[in-house]
Amino acid sequence: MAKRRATSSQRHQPTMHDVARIAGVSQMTVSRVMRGTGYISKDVRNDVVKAAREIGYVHNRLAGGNATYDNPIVGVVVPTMQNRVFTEVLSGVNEALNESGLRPVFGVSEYSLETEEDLVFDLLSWRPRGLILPGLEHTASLRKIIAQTGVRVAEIMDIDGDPISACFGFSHAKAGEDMAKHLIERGYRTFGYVGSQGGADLRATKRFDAFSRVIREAGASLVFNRSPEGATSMEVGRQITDEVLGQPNPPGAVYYANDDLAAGGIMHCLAEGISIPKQIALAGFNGLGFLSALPKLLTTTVTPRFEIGKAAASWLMHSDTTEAIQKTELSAKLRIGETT
Amino acid sequence: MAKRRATSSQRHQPTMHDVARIAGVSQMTVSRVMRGTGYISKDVRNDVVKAAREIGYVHNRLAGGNATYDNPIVGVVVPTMQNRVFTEVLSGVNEALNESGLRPVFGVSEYSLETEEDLVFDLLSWRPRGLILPGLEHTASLRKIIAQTGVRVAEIMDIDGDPISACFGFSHAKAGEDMAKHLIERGYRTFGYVGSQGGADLRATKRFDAFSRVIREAGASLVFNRSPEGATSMEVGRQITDEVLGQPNPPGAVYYANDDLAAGGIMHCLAEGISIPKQIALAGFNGLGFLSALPKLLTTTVTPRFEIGKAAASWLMHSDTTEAIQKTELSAKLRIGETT
DNA sequence: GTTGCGCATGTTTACGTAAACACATTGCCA
DNA sequence: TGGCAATGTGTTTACGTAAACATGCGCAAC
Repeated sequence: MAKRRATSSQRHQPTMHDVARIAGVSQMTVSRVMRGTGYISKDVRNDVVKAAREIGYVHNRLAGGNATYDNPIVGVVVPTMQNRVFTEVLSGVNEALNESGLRPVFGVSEYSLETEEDLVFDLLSWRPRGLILPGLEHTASLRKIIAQTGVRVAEIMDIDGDPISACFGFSHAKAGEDMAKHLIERGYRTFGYVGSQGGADLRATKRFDAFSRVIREAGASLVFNRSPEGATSMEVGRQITDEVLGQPNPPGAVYYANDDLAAGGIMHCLAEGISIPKQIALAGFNGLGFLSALPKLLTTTVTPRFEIGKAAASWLMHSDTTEAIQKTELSAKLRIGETT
Repeated sequence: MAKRRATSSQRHQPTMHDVARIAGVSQMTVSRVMRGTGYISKDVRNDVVKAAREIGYVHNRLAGGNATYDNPIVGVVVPTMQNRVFTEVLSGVNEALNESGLRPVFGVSEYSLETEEDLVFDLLSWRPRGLILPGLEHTASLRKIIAQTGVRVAEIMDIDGDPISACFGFSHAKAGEDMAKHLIERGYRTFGYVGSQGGADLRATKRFDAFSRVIREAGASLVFNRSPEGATSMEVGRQITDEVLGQPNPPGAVYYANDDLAAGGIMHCLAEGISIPKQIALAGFNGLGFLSALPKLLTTTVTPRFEIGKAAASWLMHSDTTEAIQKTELSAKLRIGETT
């Protein structure tokens, strides 16, 4: 019977047939027990489970995927792992998928649409049940391969635009607008903006565009605007805040692309003895958990990262393919703190 | 020829055979082009690539795994996604695997060895090339299934103990010892300890044990010791620091299980006008990036999280199965800041 | 008492790729 | 010029599982 191939140094792993032989049943019965589907009597189930445990058999969930066109996988693209926002999204995705025994397979795009495109090709090579992509902007090639393969796609974090089929998130335009209105209302008239990723963060740009439109319409002005390259951090925020305050006419308020940058601003002011918000007001974005530990509560927009990841994954699992294009808003909320 | 199964609503995806037919070659030639192996002439390669692009064919990397006993997967267990430490590890794993076109498939154990065991069973159902597990402590069932399946395992973050086959990390005992020695040397004689995960974080416990042994030997004493349940955060650190300072005889120095907790301590002192390190000294663990933005540089132990993830993944990819048990130290270094 | 349905199990076959082996062609050195 | 290695391509087969279909049994409704 020794017709096994001796491929490399890999030794033969037990299969359902091995379990079946020991339990005295057919391979198909083992398959049914492993998946908990179909009719199986208690006795047979026990025999199979016992046999499997005995020889250390672990269900191979990939082997059947070929024949059924279905792997227990969801492909996820995140722009970065440096920002908690996306690890929280991933966490939400993971939690939703856990319920169905699926797993996320992820890749990091570094905020590049070209890298995203490469990643999608790679993730499609796993024949996933669906994809989760950040934002609504993608390359033409990506859209083409999505259409050709017919893979289901959930776009997340944004609803300002046209989704491929379903999107889950909030309006960045509205978030930028709301923040601008709040600051105008508070009486600030000169503003600074600190962006991220050298402008490659398209959703931050959407916030900024709406923000600057509102302040322009209110007759106020933007006196500082910089988007440092690369990953953002408290440290970068601290440095740029130093720069902002070194200007001949520093702005009355600074809008940061995210909380890390803004928190760096708070730290800088704290260290330099600059009074917030008297000398300068600061506003962030995301509402990350660590803010509540800072000496001054930051004014920011709280976004439901975890929930967005969860909702997108749930949709991929539960909805059918015939559904129409849909936008699901999981809204972001302005939270006024002590820094504005 | 229409013998395709109409399984559910899944439409038929193009296969290598389809590409082969269009390009006028055999399926095997397409396979060689897709994987970039073997001898292929330039003309044929171009034809195949063109044909693939034309019909939107994407290489199915799971289909052959059955026959070759090899899937391009590494299973990774992390204790939590709440702490940057492990998202950085995951990031390092991801980067190392990228080079070989493998992907991590991860699960979160929540610091429970039982959950870890369940996860390992689940991850093994992917027939991964290897597993990356946190720490050297595992359940007996987990060890058994590892032995039975013969899957390769890299254990990370710890080297104080006996690895299954290879481990990558540093000595937590030494880290705790070094910190204790430093604080003793600075003249502190009464200490507090703030742990994590209600004591379920076994590596934090190792640091604490070594820490308390050294201070005991030096004739100093531990006057506060608490490990809050659940995830740690700056907020929790802030609350417990308040508690520490509310004691009748507060300690001269507090050792926190991680930087988030310690940073919360800094924030509390800052808000309450308590002088660091005069009134109280604070020490953390990990050396996370955000520390450099804080108003006071925290004394901590800097750990190479990213590098550990990368080294473990590299080892799984490159070493062969015959190698002996090995420990690879990627050392953690005491970094003295302004808080001790 | 026979019909039919729920339950429990088995048999056959499809899946898409990659290893192993086979074979043809080319070019170069002896 | 003959032989052999390097190059390029094809054929056959294995992989482990799950869908589809088949089968058999017991029991209740008529």
